[in-house]
Amino acid sequence: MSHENHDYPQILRSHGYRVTPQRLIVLDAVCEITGHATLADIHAKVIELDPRIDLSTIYRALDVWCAVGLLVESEIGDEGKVYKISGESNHHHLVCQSCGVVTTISGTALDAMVAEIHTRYDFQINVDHLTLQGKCSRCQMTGLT
Amino acid sequence: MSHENHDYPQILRSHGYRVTPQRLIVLDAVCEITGHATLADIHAKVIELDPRIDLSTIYRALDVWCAVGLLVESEIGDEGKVYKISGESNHHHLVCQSCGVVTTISGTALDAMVAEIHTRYDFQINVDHLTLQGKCSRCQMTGLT
DNA sequence: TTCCTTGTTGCAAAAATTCGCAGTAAATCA
DNA sequence: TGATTTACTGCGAATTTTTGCAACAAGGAA
Repeated sequence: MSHENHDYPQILRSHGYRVTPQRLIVLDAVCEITGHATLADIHAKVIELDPRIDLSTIYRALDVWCAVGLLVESEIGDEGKVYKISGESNHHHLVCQSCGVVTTISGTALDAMVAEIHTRYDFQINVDHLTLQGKCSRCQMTGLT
Repeated sequence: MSHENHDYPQILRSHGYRVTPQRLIVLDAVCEITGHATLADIHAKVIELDPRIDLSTIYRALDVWCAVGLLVESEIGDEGKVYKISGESNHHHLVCQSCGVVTTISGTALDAMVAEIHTRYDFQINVDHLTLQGKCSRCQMTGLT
């Protein structure tokens, strides 16, 4: 995992946040969960590492890590919001609004779009783990709206 | 508004849903609100039209309208989820993750991307009212992560 | 119409998420 | 180091969102 490559305390400080054991534990918890971590996953893992950490603290810590860009939050279909390490296993999801099927596409599939938005609007899209809604090939044929 | 152009009861039925006054009132409420409608907006308007409609019914009705594709839900920065009529005032949002500023871009700006995904994955993205996270030009220069 | 079947509603209760605040502990400076 | 400042935590409570269920009503058949 990319957990080893950064100076997490420094990242927090550079954004004006303080470095606290609770925040580091929450980050550790997400790192130890492979794939997408739900809040329940994270909570369970955090409790394991330190049972005194409150649920509200977990919510706040996740917000902080998302704010500094180290975690990304996304909403894939069913199980609510999920979190993962930013930049890890770069990919996106196509979620069918009719049948709910989730297709994973490569992280570079949207590079051209990102480049164009950057050229036209001077805006750097964070494409890390984007979720796009739409219709899969099968549901397009059924003709439902 | 595009409210007049469709046979809403038929849309519901074709998806296996029943047509109920509550659902129509919720749709009316969203239509009467210009721009993005928050849940509070919608609730207030629905209560005005029929005070006996329960909040949970509003949540469920919004889900139904999103499921049939008549409403779209999105999360722009601050005020939680917002709803709007699908296809109306086609545009997207670029939300800066550092400073929160929201830039609105034209609905056709992403056409090339949509076309490519369709070609490569046979997936028809619903680009109606997409929200992309990233960094605005000013925050790119500050160099914060 | 009237009678069924079964999806929907309103209500109340549960679950999830956010908020306020006093105590605690990072970070800075002497 | 030790003192000071102020952000952060844990806790309780408020708020928001979801869920279970009995009564109700929409849609189809007779």
